[in-house]
Amino acid sequence: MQYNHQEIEKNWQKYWAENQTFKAENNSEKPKYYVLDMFPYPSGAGLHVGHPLGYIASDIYARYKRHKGFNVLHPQGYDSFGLPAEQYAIQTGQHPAKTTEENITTYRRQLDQIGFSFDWSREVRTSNPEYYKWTQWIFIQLFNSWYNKDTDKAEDISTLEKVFKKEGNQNVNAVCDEDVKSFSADEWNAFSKTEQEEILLQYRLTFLSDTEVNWCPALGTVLANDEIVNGVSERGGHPVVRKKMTQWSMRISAYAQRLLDGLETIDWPQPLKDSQTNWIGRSQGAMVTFKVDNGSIKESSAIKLSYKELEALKELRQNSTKAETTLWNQLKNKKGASKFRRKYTIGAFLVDYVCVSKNLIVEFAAKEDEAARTAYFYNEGFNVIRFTNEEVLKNVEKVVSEINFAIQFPKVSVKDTAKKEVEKNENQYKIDVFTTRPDTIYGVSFMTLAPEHELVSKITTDAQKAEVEAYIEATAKRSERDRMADVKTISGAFTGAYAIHPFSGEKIQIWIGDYVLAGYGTGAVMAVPCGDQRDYDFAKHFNIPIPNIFEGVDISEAAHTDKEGTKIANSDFLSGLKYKKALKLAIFEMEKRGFGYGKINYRLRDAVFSRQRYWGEPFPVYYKDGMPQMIDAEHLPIVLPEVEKYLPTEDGKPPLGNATEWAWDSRAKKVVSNDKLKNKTVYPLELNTMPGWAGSSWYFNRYMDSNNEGEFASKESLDYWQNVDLYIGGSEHATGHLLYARFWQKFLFDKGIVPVDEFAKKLINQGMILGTSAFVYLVKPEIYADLRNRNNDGGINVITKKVFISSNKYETLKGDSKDLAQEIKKEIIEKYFPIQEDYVKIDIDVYKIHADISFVNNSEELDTVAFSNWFPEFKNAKFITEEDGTFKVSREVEKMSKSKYNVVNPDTICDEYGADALRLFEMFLGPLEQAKPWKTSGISGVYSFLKKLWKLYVSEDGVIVSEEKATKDELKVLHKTIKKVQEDIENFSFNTSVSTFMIAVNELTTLKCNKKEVLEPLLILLSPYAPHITEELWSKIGNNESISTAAFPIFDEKHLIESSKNYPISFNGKMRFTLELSLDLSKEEIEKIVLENEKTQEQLQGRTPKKIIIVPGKIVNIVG
RNA sequence: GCUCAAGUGGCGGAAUUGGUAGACGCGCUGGAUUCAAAAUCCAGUUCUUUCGGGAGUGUGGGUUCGAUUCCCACCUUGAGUACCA
Repeated sequence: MQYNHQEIEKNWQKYWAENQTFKAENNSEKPKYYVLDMFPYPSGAGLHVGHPLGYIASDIYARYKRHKGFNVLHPQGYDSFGLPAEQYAIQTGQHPAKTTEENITTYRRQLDQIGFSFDWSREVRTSNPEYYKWTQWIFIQLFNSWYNKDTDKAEDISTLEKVFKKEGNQNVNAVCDEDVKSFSADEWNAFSKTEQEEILLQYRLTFLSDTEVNWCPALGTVLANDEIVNGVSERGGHPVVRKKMTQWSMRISAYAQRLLDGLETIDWPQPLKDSQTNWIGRSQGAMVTFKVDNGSIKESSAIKLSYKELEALKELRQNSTKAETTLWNQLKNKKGASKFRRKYTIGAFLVDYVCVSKNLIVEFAAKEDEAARTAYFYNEGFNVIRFTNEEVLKNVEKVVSEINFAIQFPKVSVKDTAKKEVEKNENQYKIDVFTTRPDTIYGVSFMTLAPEHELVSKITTDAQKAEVEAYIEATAKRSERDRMADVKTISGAFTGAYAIHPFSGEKIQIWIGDYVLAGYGTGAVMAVPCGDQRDYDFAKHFNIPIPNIFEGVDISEAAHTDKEGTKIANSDFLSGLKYKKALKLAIFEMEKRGFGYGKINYRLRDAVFSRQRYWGEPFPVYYKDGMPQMIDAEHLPIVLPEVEKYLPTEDGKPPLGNATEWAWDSRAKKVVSNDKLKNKTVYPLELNTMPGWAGSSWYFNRYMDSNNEGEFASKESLDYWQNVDLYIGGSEHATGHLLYARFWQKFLFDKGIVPVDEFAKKLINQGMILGTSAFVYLVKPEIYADLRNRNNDGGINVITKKVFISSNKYETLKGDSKDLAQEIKKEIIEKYFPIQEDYVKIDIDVYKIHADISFVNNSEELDTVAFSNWFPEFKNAKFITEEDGTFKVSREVEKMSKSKYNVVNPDTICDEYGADALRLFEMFLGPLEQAKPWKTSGISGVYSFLKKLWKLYVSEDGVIVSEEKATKDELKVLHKTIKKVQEDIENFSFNTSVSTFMIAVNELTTLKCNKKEVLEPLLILLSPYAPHITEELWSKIGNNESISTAAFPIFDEKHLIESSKNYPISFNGKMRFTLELSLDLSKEEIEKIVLENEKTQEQLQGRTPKKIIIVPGKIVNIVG
C-alpha cells in the first residue's frame, strides 16, 4: 500500500466535518484554551501560500492543546466589509455582498483542503446583519457613555446629566472636547434640549465634530492616520489632503494611559508594544503660560486670515471660471503702478483682482457677502467695481476700459487708516506652551509659534507685518509633505512682539517658525536653545542669544540634550540641581505662582469613525433638528440599504445618499422611503458608514457565543472563555486593529459587558512568506541609423523584435563591468538585429523583466516555448542561451504578488504533495516570526519524510506494526523526540520540531523499528503538524476514535540516561579529537586518562600543560 | 536622524545558564537499481591545503581556559517612526 495523500486527506476532512470533531463546547471539565487567528478579508485573488502560515501555526498549537487535555476554542471567520469589493462594485455594478459571498466560498474551499481544526459552527462575518447588529449596538453604548477621570472609567451619560442638573460642569473631571464652556446648574436647566444635547455631545465617547480629516479624493473617502503611509493612501497610493468635515469620532484619547499601562500585562512582541507606545506618544512635562508684553501690542491692522483659511482660499484659486480667465488675460499684462494681482486677500476677503497701488478692487458681482465686503473695502480705503460673468464674456474690451477709467479717476481719494477701529486689549494675550523640560526654563531666550497659531495675527507689529505675512504665505504654499521632507532648512520670522519670562520677567522675542507644528501640543514652544537642537539651530540661524544654563558644559557647537548627570546653572532657585530635582521644583514653583502646572501630553488623537463608503456598517443614527439620535437597540440591525450606484452622489454625499429607502420613521420604528421625510415623525438617517476596524474590534468576543440572537454574547460564555490565550497575525495591524480592539475591550470592560480588559494574553506576529521571482534579461538595442539612407520602416522592425539573453551568459559576458563590452554589443547586433542600412552608432541596454515562475524549473531553466506563448509580443522572441543550450533565469526574493508573477497557489501544492506536506514545509521554512522566501523545490524533503514515515507502518503487504516490546534504543529515540517536540511547540519553534521528526524517522528506519509501543505515541506527536496521515495510520493500527483528542505522550527521563559521553578534547579551546569516557569517572580520573592518551601527547609535542579544565559531562580543555 | 531586529556554507536555516559550529532539508557530485526515466537507496558536500594540517559565524577590539553566544566601537540589511517641544 502506497502513501496516497489525496485520498487520505479527502477522507479525513470529510470525517472531521461530519463528526464535528473540532466543535467546542461553552462548558467543560477541562481547562479552556482559546486560539485565534486574525480573520482574513476574503479578497478575490484567493489564498497564496503565504496566507496560511499563521493559520498552520495556530492550528498546530490548538491541536497540541487538545492532546494536552484542554477544551480548545479555535474559530475562524471573515472580515468581509471592505474597499476592494466596493470598488469592484463601482466598476461592474455587481453587489458587494455577492462578490464577497463568492470570495468566501473560494476561501473556505482553500482553507478546508489544508485541514484546519476550525470550529466552523461559530463562523462570523462582519458584513452579516446578525453580526453588525452588535457592532451598531456597541456604537450606541459608546454614544451613551462619557469618561470620568475621577473613577478612571467610562460611565453612563445619565450620571453626567445628573451632575449637570445639580451642580453644572465646574467640578466634572471628564475627557471631553477642549472648548467646552463652563455653566452652572441653573444655566444647564435653562438650556434648550438641543443646547443640552450639543453639550453632552462634547463629552460622549463617540461624538460628532468638525474635524480636519485626511481626505482622499481618488477614493472619495476619509482615511485614518494609520491608513496613510508616507502621505499617500495605504490602499492604492493615492494622494491625501486635509479637509474639514463633520464626522463621527471615537474618544480613544480617553484611554491613552490605560492603553499604555495595559501593555505591561500582556505577552505581545516587544516591537509591537514599542510601536503602540510610540503611537500613543506619552510625554510628561508642564504647561507654562507666558504673557505677551503689553508694549509690543501696537495698533495694528492684523492679518485677519488664519493659515487654515488661507489654505482653503488657495484651493479656490486653482479653479477659475471661464469669465475669470478671460478677464485675467486682459489684466495680467498691465505693468508698473497699474499692475493687478489675482485672487488676493484683503483682510478676511479674497478678492478676484486688485491693483494695490491704485487701491482698486475688481470683482465679479453677486457674491453672497457683497454688502459686507463693500463696507470693509471702503473702510480700508479701496474702491470696488463689479462686473457680471455675462458682461465679461460678452464684451471684455468694454469691461477693461471701465477698469482703466477707474484707475485714472479714483472715487475714494486717500486710504484713510486713521479711521480704523482697533481693539485695544489690556494685556489679554497669553501664550501657553507644553514643555518636557520645565527645569530648563531659565534657558528660554525666545519663543516660537507655529505659523498657524491664532495669536500670530494679533501680536505681530506693524513693522514686522509684511515679513510675517510673507512667511505665512510661503509656508501655506508648501504642502505638509514638503514641510516634513525638508527638515534641514531653517526658516522663520520675528513677530516684533515680546513675551515676559514668567520667572525672570525678562523680555523675550516671539518668533514664528514652521518647525513648530500647529497640531501638536499648543502649537507654541518655549525655545531653550542650549538644551534642544532645533531651538539651537534656529537661534544660530537668526542670531538669537543662546544662554548656557548647564554647569560645565560646552555648547559652542551643539545643544546639550542629555539630562542625566548634568547640573543646572544660572537659573536662580534651580541652580546647582540635577535634572530630576530641578524638574520637580520648577513645576512646584510654577503651580505655586499660578502660571504653570505639571501635565502629561499624548500624541494619540481621537479616531475618526465615519467613512464615505457603501460597503460598511450603517450607523444606527438619525438626525432630528440637526442633532444625532440613536435608534433603540431593540430595532437593530439597521440593515444596509440597496443603492443604484455605489459612488458618492453628484452633490458630494456619501454613497448611502443614493438610497431611496433611507429615512427613519420614529413612530413606526422602522426604515422607510425617503418620500416620507416630509412627515413630521420621519427623519433622515446617517449617510456615512463605519470604518473597517469597527467589526474587527470585538469579533473575538462574538466567537464565544456567535449564534446568540439576543445578546452580544451570553454572560456565561464570556465568563467561561474570558479572552484569547493565543492570537496570531501580522504585525501590520500594530497601530490599527490591535489598538482599536484594545480600546473597545477596555470600554466594554468598564461597562461590565466583558470580564477582562485585555482581549489577547499572548500575541505572535508571523513573518511574511516572500516569493522567489524569476527574471529574464531583455536585450534592447538602440540603433542610430544614418538618416540619409534610411528607409521608412526598417528601424522600427528592429526595435520591436524581442531578444532575451540567458542569465549566466549575460553575467559572463558582462564580467566585472557594469555594461556589456562594446565588441560584444556589436556581435549581438550583427547576429540578432541584422539590418540593411548603415548605422552610425549602436548601443545595447539590457532590461530585467519578470517571468512567470510557472515557466521555470528547479534548475532555473526557462521553458522558452511556454514563455513565448505568454504574451503575443513574445511570439517570435529569440533566446541567447548558455553553451549547453539551456536558458537560465535570475532569481530575486520579493513580496509575493500577482504583478510580480511569483505567486504560488496552495491548491497546486496540496494536489501534488498534500496538505500535510504543505503544513510541514511551511513550518520547516524557518522561525515563525521571521520573513522567509518560498522555494517550492524544498517541499520534496518533507514529502519524502512522510513517505518514509508511512513505510514504518505499512509495507506492500499491509500494516507491519507489531506488539513486540521496544528496545532500549528505540525508546530512547521516542523519548528524545517527545521532549524536544514538546519544548519546541511551547516555544513556538515549529521549524526545529519538524527536523526532530525527520531525525526520529531516520533513526527508527535505521533501527528497523516496527513496534507499536514506539510508533503509536509517535503519531500523536506528529498529528498537530500532519493531521491527515497520522489519523490514517492511527486507525490502521487499530484505533477507532479520531487521534485528535488522544493524550499527549509523557516524557520519561529514564530512557535518555547515558552511561558514557563522547568527550571533545580541546587544546587552547580548539577541539582536536574526541574520546569516549564513562560518565562515572571523577575529574582526576578523566585527567589521567586524557593525558595518557597518545593523541594528547601528539598534540602537546612534549610541552607540559599549564592548566587542564575538565567539566564532567561536557568538555576537556588543555591549556599550554 | 531616532528606535528596534538581524548578519552563520551555493540556498532555507540549526546550535545561547559561554563548552565538539554548520543539526535537518534543498541543491550539487559520485555510485547502486533501471533498456531508460521517475522513484528509491548508498557515499560525499564550510573554505583552503604541499593531505601533516590551517582558517572560519559582517568588521575591529575586549573579557575568558574556552565566544556564533557576553561587553565596546564600527559596517551592512530589514522593519517601524519621524521637526512630538
